[in-house]
Amino acid sequence: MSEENIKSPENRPSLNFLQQIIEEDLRNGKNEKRVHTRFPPEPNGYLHIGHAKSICLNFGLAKQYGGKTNLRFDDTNPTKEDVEYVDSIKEDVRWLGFDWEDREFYASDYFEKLYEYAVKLITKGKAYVCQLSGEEMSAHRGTVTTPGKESPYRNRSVAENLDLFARMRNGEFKEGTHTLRAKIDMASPNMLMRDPVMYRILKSEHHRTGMQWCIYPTYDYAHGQSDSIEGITHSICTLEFEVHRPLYDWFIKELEIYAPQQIEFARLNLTYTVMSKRKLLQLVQENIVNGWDDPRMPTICGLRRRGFTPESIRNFAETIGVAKRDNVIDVSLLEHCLREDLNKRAQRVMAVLRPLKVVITNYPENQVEELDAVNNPEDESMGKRKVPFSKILYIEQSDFMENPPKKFFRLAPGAEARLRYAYFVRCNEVIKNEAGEVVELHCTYDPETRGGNAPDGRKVQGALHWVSEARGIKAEVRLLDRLFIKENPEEVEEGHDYKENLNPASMETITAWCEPYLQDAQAGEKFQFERMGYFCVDKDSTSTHKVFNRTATLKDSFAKAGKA
RNA sequence: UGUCUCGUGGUGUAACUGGCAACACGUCUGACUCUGAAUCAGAAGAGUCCAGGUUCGACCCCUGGCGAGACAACCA
Repeated sequence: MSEENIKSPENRPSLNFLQQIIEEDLRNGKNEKRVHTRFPPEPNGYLHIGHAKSICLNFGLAKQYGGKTNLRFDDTNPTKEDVEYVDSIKEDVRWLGFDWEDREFYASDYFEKLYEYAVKLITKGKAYVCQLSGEEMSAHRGTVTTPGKESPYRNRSVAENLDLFARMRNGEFKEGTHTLRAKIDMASPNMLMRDPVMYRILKSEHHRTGMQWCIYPTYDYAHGQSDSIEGITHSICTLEFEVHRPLYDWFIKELEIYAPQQIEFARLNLTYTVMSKRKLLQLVQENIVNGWDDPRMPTICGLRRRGFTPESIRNFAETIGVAKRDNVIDVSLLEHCLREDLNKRAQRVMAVLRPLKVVITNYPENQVEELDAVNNPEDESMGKRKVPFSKILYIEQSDFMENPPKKFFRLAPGAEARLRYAYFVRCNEVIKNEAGEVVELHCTYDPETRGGNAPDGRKVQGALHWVSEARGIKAEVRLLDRLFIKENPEEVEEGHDYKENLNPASMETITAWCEPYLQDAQAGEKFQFERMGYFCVDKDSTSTHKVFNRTATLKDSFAKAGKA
């Protein structure tokens, strides 16, 4: 971000509310002036662009103020978690460019400590073992407008609670029969304070602790204490945890341990996509997309496969800012960040997506010549490459019009246009099939214009990309588009489903002609197909069959103007 | 009829903590151009949810409305 653009008198960038809180804390000498954050995913799914915002926030804030960031897996529910997810999460965070060094932690690392804390609360008379069933407990909880009723087990003696809790741990009881609950206030206007469950019995294997435990702490009980144990100063989370904060603070206070501060921010929403884990999972399970890393998915791995760069995503996170109000960011901003990055770095190349055959009638039959093409006009150091030119070549179907409108700078009957880096060509004849569709153009080239300029100073407006049939290669290209047709896919009428808003054309697969340079492109490599957009080599590619994903189109003010 | 949080151009985010609203994206012009891209120059677009109040002065403070979101898993 260019500081010099900021016009404030002090030339000082404005701070978001998180930075303001941190700076205030730093001024007041809170936490020995430390800043220590954490990114705490539950390993039960893949990370998405919304997590990227949180990751950038947590690591970014710590970095800005000379602090550290922990990666902590919030693995308190063994029934939903798996190592597959912890691996993917680590890969994604690393790919985004962040380093948690040796601070890879797990809530499960603290199970013993958490148990001790629980015993302490029981001893203080602040927790009790409850034998209400799920339905009963729910009934006792009351509603949002009416107070709850106390559990009949609420006033057991400390000794009895201690005994029962130990027996819960020993596996003497069945799942669902006993819970450990915090004794707070069944009449609290905050539902979360109505004696929340701290431990439940779950006889399933944990991906790290195996069968060592059969009681597991809930999020509310584990999270704050984990933060405390790790010495987290600012525990940043999304808005839906706002109502949890009093409970977070309550545990810390009753336990008399180090108190981190929970601060909530508004989660990211993007137009034309869904972000909830549940819906994303559904898209995968119902084969609406081809896995978590389908390039149409808003997951980090999906974006990566689509061709997004970590830099573009980090810059996006920076650009959108943070606040506490609900927001919906336009995907076009994400795309803008992508283009901004790739424009500077991507190798240019020519590829014809919808080929129209062109025969240069006055060009020698078997001749192939090599022409110089610039690899990246934004970066001279990237040099030049040779592009083969021959008698038969392909141009984009949309670069020819039989009856062109006034300002059509491309090819038309009798018109002259430039083939980029090659020659001026004039269209003399239009060949059609029985259906009357244009299938081939016969053109003549002007040998004097080699390289793309006319010695007589003659001008042509545009430059068309092209690929020569000789030496050109065919490749599969996946034209990716937004997954949904509605800005807000979740906005549906009664009885309807967000899946009805799926974009049927979110992926079109075509065969394109590419210049031979692309022959050796490796999976993950990114290119700009001149005039067409940014494309990335997909992992489905083989040495003989290249597959490209369209990451984003280029801006097209001609198309926008409504052309013909 | 509960509690908490939020409400600034189309979309986001700011406004030095009270001094008549800025930046980015998007949109629209024009220049340049061998990518109708990029780049460059410029324009339009909000008077800050509403109504009162305090004040010389309010997007910032107070009161009352209205609207939006979150909360009633032994999920996180």
